[in-house]
Amino acid sequence: MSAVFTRLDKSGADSKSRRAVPNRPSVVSEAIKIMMTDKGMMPGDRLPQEPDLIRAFSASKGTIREALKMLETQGLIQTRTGPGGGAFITDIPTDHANALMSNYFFFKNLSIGDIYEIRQVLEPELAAELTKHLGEKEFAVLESTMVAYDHPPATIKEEQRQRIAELEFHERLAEFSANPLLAFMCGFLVSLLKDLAVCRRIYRNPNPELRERGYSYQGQLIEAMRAGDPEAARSIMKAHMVAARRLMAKQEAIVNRGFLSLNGKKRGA
Amino acid sequence: MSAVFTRLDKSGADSKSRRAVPNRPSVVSEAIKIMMTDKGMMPGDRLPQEPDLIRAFSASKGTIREALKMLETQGLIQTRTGPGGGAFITDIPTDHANALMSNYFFFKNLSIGDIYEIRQVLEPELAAELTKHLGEKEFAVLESTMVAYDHPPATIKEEQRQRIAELEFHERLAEFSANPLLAFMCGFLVSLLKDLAVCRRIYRNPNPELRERGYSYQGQLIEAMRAGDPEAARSIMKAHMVAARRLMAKQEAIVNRGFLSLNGKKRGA
DNA sequence: AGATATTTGTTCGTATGTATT
DNA sequence: TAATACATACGAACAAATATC
Repeated sequence: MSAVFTRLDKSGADSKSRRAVPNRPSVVSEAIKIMMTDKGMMPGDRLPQEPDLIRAFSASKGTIREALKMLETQGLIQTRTGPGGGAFITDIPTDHANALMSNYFFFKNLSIGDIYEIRQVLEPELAAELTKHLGEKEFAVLESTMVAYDHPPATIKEEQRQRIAELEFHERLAEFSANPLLAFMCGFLVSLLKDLAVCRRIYRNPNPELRERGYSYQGQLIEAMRAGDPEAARSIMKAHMVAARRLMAKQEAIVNRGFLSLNGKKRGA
Repeated sequence: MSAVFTRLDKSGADSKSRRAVPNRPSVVSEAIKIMMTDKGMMPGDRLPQEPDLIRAFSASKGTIREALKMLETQGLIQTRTGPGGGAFITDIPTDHANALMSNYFFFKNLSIGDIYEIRQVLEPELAAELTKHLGEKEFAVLESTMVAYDHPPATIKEEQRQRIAELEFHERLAEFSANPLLAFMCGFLVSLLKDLAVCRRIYRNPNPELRERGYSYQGQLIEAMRAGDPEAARSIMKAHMVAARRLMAKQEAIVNRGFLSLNGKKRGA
């Protein structure tokens, strides 16, 4: 109960930062983090209630609330009202992390080319890694995703849906990875492209080649993974990415023209 | 002035999320984001002052402050007191984004192997990309970083410093990238390793081979980049990563045993 | 150097909303 | 339905920081 109150930051040697002393809510939220780690708290566990935190940190309700809001914004807790309610530790939802990262790139003017430069090396690695531990259950999920675009689209609307489904195939792949870093990074890149597909003008002109070749590559990929051949999976995915990159090359749109909402859906456009 | 108040989320189809209606601060902070994008505001621009926001959103001071705290936590604004003060839009600092991402992996049990699996494909790509646009100025920065470990360490303390400096070489490389995604991802991986070097027990046992071979590889890398040979740079970096991965293989420590502080330095250990 | 005005930061008291029992 | 336990929101007052004169 005493180590909790230890001030940790003070932002020792800050040359350019204007704030020498972090404000109270920041200090409290960092102290709560330490409390969480020191007590070895896990997702699902409940933090002390507001009145207790007020007493524990000798801070007002407003300050505690701001501190909790910081933690909530970081995705570390979620709060519920009512009896038995309070602030609960959460495993940060991937959507939330994607939104936070997307904000980071807001002023950075990402291009489609930037995204594919990385996909071109990460996705093949992902494919090789998955080959080691994917089973029939996962292949079934992947194949059920593919039925959405196993035929030419009848309408513009359907083409749009197919593009999204194609991206969801890669989303699934990422989720299956045993490497959390690889899972997040591949998933994040797809989320950027998905956002483009949903909100922006890109993908507006029909591109039958993209669908057809994508479907074919993905089929070959599953084959190779079923056969347990990581190097084949790697090179098929590589070819898939190279082809997609080329077909997207004209679309040199700038990504990310709006901030992503942390709690829920993106803004329509 | 009216579109600003539009509610955007409502979290439409949420099956598992308990909260049907986002609370007021969340709504206000999202509305402020929309205001920022609609007005085309840029880093350095100032948001309306608290009293104005209170009027604009018909919310209490506490609510507005919580909303601003959310934006601040996301790294989107920084506030200053005093005349001419207020909330200023910021280009999210990389440290801040690193800390947010580090939190995401807190419950994910990252291993050293996970980190190197990705470095092994991203760093070579980075090396090839840099070759296209790096000049003498950048080479000078890199070489000045290398002097810290151009000789065997005399003390444990110096070895520690050398390890950090070696990582900073890669941090520089990442910063130089013209691809913001590549820059962030490579930088983030290094920040994870750096955190290990500073806070955790890893890197505890001397490893002269790691330094010696690292120094040699980095020298060759600069040569290749100077010569404008991207494929040579790529393969040298690849070899560098493969070697480092192997030398780190025993250190199967789990990364990230503490949350990172958003405003300043990490917690000592 | 000191006084002052401006703007955010913090606190308290109270009232309201919401989910469980 | 009512009671209870908890978060959520409001408003007024006061404190602290900082730029300017």
